[in-house]
Amino acid sequence: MTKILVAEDDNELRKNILEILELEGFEVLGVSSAESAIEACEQQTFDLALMDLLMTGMTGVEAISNMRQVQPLLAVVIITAYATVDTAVDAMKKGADSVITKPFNSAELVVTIRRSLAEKQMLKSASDLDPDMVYAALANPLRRHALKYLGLHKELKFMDLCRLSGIEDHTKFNFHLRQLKLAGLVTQNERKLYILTTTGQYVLQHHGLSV
Amino acid sequence: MTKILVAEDDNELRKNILEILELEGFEVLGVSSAESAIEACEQQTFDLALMDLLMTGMTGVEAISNMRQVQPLLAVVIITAYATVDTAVDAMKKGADSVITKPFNSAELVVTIRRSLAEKQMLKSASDLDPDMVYAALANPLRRHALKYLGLHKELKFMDLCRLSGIEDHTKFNFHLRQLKLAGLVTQNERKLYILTTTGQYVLQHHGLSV
DNA sequence: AAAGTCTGATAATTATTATTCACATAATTA
DNA sequence: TAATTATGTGAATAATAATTATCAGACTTT
Repeated sequence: MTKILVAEDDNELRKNILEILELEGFEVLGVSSAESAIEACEQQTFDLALMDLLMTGMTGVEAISNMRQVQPLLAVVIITAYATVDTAVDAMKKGADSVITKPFNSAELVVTIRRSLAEKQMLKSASDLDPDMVYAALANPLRRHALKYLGLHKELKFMDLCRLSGIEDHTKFNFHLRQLKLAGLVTQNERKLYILTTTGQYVLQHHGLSV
Repeated sequence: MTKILVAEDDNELRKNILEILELEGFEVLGVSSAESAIEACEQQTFDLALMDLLMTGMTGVEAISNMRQVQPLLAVVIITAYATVDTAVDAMKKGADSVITKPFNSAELVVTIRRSLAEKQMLKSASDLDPDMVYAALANPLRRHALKYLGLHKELKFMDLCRLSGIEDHTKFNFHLRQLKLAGLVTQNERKLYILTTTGQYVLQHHGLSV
């Protein structure tokens, strides 16, 4: 069951939001400050936090890093009444997954939340994997190279990828490719061509350490 | 010298922007479409790309992933006339580092650019390190644990960190801590307490694979 | 059939990790 | 104060895991 934390200091609005989300079938918890939101995250896990930007005390954006420290995969949606492009950009820079402006109707709210959850899901599926294997797979420059070229060319034949990676011995390369497959970063399509998995694409994008 | 790529299909505006940036001491190249921006990135490296959102053909935001594929560390600033919170949020989700709205004055432009460059610099210093060592260091769950706890507690004594990581044998832990030090993720402060390096903090935040 | 492509299995080599020992210093206790 | 215990660090070695090199077989393509 999807759990949502709602931090909003306007009691009326918070009540409204909680009702809407409950009707949608979410499990919800309402708090009235960023500080108590952080506390709540330390007690239990949530899938998403809906945070008002301006509350007495800490802002919703300021709380993000604290909450993420204990729950790295938490999705965060910021609600704000005084939304400008600048505040939105700032919220995103600080780690928000989306920003929604007041006033909003229930449909907007639900759509935004569902979309953020879906986007986070990709990331979650990435971390379902054994992180040991993923990091071990990435620890080798040959494999990072191969991963990069697969990102560039979408699909590649064994030998083409081997040559691109600058390895003359294809059996040696075969070993590394297998490591990538075992780590769940690479797979083969129906035509036996090598492609990145969703996780592979994610890792390539986000772990942007150069090769 | 800092190199900036400007993609803007309004010739007048592009000329203006190029002048402003040249006066600021940047090396600049102007193009009039997202497609030619991608092409330019394949030819030479830039520190930052200033992209108009709406141009004939591809949008500035659509070009981001293409440009990043060849230049992972490229900073991207999106310029847009019809800026709403939604378009800004969308641009950020797709990888923009900042969004600036038309009309803007030269001071705004320069400030935004310099800030984006500075933020990217952190990331660059992280990738100055030997990626092999960083990934190898992260390949071990004990070390990821230690890294996480250092992130939570800021600074820790050897034995405290050892115990937190759940290792009874401190000489064994010593080995792993040394690996983290060698990888440049951890260091000791003047009081000999263990702390994260800037890179360590960066890695902890961005490589959010769970422990 | 010949040449190239693709894959897996195995031993040899190398790197990583665990264990053990040694030693220095700080903090406690007798 | 001297002895004792906990802390902190380094290094040598043994155990384990990862990588490479080599071989062998199957499958395509020409």
